[in-house]
Amino acid sequence: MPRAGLDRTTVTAAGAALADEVGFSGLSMGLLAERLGVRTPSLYKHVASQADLAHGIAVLAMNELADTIRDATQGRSGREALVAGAQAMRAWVLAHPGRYAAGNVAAARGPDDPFIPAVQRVLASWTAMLHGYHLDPDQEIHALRMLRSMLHGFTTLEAAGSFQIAADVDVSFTWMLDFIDHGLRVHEADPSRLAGGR
Amino acid sequence: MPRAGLDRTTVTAAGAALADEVGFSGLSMGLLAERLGVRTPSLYKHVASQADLAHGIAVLAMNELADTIRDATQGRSGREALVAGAQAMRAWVLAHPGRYAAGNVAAARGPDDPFIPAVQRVLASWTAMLHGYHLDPDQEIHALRMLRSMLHGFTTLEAAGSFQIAADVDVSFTWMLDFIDHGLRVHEADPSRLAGGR
DNA sequence: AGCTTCTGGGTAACGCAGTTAGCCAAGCCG
DNA sequence: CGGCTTGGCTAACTGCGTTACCCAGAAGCT
Repeated sequence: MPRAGLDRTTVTAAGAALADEVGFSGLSMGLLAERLGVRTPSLYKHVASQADLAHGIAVLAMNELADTIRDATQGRSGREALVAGAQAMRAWVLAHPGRYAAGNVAAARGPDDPFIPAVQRVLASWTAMLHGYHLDPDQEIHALRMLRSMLHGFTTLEAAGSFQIAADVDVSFTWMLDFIDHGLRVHEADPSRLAGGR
Repeated sequence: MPRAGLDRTTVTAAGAALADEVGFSGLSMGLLAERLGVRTPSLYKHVASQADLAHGIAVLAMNELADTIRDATQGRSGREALVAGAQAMRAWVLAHPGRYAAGNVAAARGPDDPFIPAVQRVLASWTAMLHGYHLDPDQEIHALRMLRSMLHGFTTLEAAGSFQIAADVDVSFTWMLDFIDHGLRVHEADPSRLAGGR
């Protein structure tokens, strides 16, 4: 009987694909083994546990997401970069809901965890995009958190099928991006407006 | 041996409390039984399965959240209602992360599912709040989805401990609310601005 | 009060998923 | 060719959700 020739990378990639199909909570060692044409215990030659597998998927997911956003925003700035990056992220999450979920439940397991630079890459892409709006440096972190919250919330809700009303979700998403773009441009024009308004 | 005197309501409430303590994914029938001073199989006299328990917690959670938002926005309008409602929701989610998670993974299991009116109540509270901004009726659904995405995303990320940078999360949250308030007031003043901007 | 019925406990046991231990063949390398 | 490492395998254990079935106590009827 020939060997399947698996290693950590292939197992993790197959796990990510399977999670996208059956949902992150539906991912099981038995199902993954079957998918790879191998018996369940054999997987433990490549990953330490199911939690370890999930962590590997999370790292893979965050790096893929970072690549996706970087590629989309490359060569653009301001509103164009915002829309391109946000739409690219949204499309990626909808195409890969299982691995995105893995990335959300994951937590760093030490200072050398590759999960840390992976999420840093995502945040760095958004930060670079925000630079195009020339915000007050003190406010950039708040804008970043807002953007992250909104994109994470929207894509998560959409992937879960939580937008029930008949109104077009595409329109809502671009409306939201327009809203953000206009607001950020106000800050660009007059950085003290918000602080003074309080 | 005296009876514990449980029923579906008490079991569900205890399950929600336990989920808040150990996390929704850490909730187990055995742990809940122990907490209630009863053997595991006895729980099945009150809930049909663990999935049924989770669903009950989800309904409880959405109703509690709806009450929380309604109470906070009561008697206020515009910016005051927005801030009060959002802060109330945020505080509630941080205090009850387990049951909020239950509410997020839940799905309606039929047209008579009490989960449906529960989430409707939440959405209705936000819709009522948005009415204070006198938006174009066609745009209200987009504003609602944006608000929901943002609040869901922010509170979820915060509860998961995903905001790492030292900057104060409270400040970020109020900054975000200010941002939304200003943007919504622009729409109030000139409802066609966004549509024309595209 | 005594009898019945229903409700809410209990124990025993099953099945499945994750996991570990230990065996053995395939492939590589001297 | 012979030994070592790698990556499969089977067998078996554990823990959890779940079911089947039994029994006591509370409530209600006569």
